[in-house]
Amino acid sequence: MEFLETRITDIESQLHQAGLKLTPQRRATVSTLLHNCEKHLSAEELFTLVRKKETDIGLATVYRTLEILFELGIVNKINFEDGMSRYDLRLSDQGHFHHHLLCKVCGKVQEVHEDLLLDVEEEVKNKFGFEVTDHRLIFHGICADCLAKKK
Amino acid sequence: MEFLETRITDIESQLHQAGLKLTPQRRATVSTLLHNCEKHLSAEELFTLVRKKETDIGLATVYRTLEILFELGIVNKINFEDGMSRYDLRLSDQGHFHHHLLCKVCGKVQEVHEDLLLDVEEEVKNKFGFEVTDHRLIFHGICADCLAKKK
DNA sequence: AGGATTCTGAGATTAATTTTAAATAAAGAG
DNA sequence: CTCTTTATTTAAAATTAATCTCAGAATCCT
Ligand SMILES: [Zn+2]
Ligand SMILES: [Zn+2]
Ligand SMILES: [Zn+2]
Ligand SMILES: [Zn+2]
Repeated sequence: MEFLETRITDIESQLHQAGLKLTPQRRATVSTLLHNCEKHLSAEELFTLVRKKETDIGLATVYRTLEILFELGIVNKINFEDGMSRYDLRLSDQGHFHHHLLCKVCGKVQEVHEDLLLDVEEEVKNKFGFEVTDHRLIFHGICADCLAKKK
Repeated sequence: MEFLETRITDIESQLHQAGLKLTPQRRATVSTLLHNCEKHLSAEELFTLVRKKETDIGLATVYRTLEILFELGIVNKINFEDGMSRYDLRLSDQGHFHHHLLCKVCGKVQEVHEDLLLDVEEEVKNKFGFEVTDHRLIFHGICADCLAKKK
């Protein structure tokens, strides 16, 4: 769990550069997010988790913290069309957003970290003159587990 | 404007197959959507447009109609992370969702109708055993117009 | 006509998110 | 170490998109 602290210190300096502080509440929020980075938590879900460690925090603060982290490009805000935004840490070395596989049978969300879109972005640039800086890609379908069960 | 009527008749029979009716309110909603198919209207925006033609319609009906059309696969529901769902007609011959280019300078949304992801889906199938049935792809970046102005 | 079914508008309701206002904590200057 | 400023917090209120309720209207079937 060494690198988690490193990551938090990292985020702290990003906040400082923007004239913001890493308060205990924000630290708890970021830490909880780091410990659950593959879960795509909603603000409320994150809130209940954070509360277990840092009881002195309100839901609005979690929302505000997430908004700040989003503005700074530290977290991603994803919408799986289930009625609320979900949050996801952007890996520091990744320029691009990772992709998601959303199983319509069991609801599981799987991550794809390979950037599969470089060719496609090249094509978009050539055909439309559009300069891509980021992307959102969600595949809907049936995951390996559910396919296996089906048979 | 010939083909629009054809399309509406088309949709009417799809509704009938599902035991539903194309009421005047639904007709007005569909028609307005057809006339603004490239605009990615929200439910409220669509409602105010529909109201100009068919004054006897409520917001709930527009929401209900959009939900039905979505269930039948006639419209797409897209989330551009601006706080509400936007709706989009699915072209009858397209199995897959089309893609969008979202300019972060002027906010314009451009459509890409080529399916650029066939190879990528193949890779997802091979690597993860995930069977893709549909996808959502949004490119964020700067459109050709805004790039030109910048210089 | 009469009865079942589907639809509708208006307003009430829900749930996610944002804002407000007053209190608190931290940072900087002298 | 005070005074001052600025950033942050909480809890409650407000906002907003979306859904639900329900009594009345339209449509369909016989
Ligand atoms: Zn599954
Ligand atoms: Zn993710
Ligand atoms: Zn579109
Ligand atoms: Zn632009």
